[in-house]
Amino acid sequence: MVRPNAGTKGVPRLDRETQILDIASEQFGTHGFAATSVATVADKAGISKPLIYNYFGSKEGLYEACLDRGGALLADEIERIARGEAVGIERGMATLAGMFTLLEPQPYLWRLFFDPTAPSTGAIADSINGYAERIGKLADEGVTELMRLAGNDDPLDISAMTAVWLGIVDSLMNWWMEHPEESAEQMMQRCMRLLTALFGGDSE
Amino acid sequence: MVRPNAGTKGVPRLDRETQILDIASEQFGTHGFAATSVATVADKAGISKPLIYNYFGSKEGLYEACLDRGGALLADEIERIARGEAVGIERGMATLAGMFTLLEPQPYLWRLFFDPTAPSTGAIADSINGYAERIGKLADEGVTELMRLAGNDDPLDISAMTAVWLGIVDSLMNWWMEHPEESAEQMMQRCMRLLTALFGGDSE
DNA sequence: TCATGGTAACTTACCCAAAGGTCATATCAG
DNA sequence: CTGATATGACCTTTGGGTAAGTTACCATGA
Repeated sequence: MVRPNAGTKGVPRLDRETQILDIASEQFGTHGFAATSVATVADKAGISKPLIYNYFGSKEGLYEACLDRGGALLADEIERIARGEAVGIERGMATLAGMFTLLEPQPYLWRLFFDPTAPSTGAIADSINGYAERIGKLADEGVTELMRLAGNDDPLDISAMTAVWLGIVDSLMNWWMEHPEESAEQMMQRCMRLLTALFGGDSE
Repeated sequence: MVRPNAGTKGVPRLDRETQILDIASEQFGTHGFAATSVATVADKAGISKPLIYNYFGSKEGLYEACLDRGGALLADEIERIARGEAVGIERGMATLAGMFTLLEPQPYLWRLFFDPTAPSTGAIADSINGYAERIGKLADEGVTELMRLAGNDDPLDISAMTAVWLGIVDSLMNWWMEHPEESAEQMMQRCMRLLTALFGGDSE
């Protein structure tokens, strides 16, 4: 039997894995875990499905690999900003600026960690929770500080405010994905204008 | 052949449809369109799958029926508030209060219209867009007014701010779903406190 | 009063396509 | 010849959708 291309491409495993992860991250991030099929990822990479299973074991394994690569990136950046000296709203804006810069080439990465169609139990959930908690914890920290400055330390208030903050970031990322022509710099200036509109011009 | 229960329940169609819609709305709203199976809905209703197909035609038909019932409710309420005299932040808070009251028994209804796993083309998308636009248009209107008061009329700024506003409502609804013990009244007071924390205490 | 027949409510058992996952095998460099 | 890269063909499960039949009830007419 003739199999014209089997084994002939000779792409080193690491290169291939990187390529697959790039494509898979984009698919998962744009369409969600449930709506992404392994066959589609294979197609876009120009390879066959079994190769992906050979390298990543399962669809969940593939997703996990995407999470590990993207999560480290995100969490490291947010942690770096958290170590800065900004507090309150300023810290929020600094975090946003960092996110925009980091995610300029791939805003969909953010959605990997807030995908409602991802499995909510098992190894994947653990991995997601690991990063989401790492991100969420820093958000919580920032929000707690902001609320303390305002004299509010009700745990439920803080919890709700954190959810709102993450929701804001989420909707900005979604909006950005629908306006890909915007640069990170433009997004940041836009956010500053929105803030100004809300606070009436003296947000420093 | 013996079929012990066929046709014996004698529940009138309208009653049965209402019951099915209740269950389906909850499932769709909680788990999303993609992750909800018709068989599960049938199970929870204590009936068989074909009865649902008999009454609603297809999974999409069922979803559409949920949308029609819930959408009218939501859009009417938001429109009612829009006719009020509140503007700017106040209008936002009034809308929130209305949403909380309306959705007290079923916060998941909100998510029906912002479900990323729902089909993005076809009859369903039209129905979704109809209501989402009706809701979104009012949001846009309110935001436009708010921004105008602040001297900003950039269309993209307004578009982004609207997205953020809807994202805020969305995250509050999600938070509420995770804290079902909260009453609408409590949610509203919580939101007022969050607003106060942000604005430093003089937000009417 | 009681057969008759129409209709609404309801079910079992099945079909089929999509998608996750596997197996045996092919190519080729060293 | 071995091991890394790679594939076509297949298996299996899940879930949307359907065909065909069953039960209960009610209206009608003798």
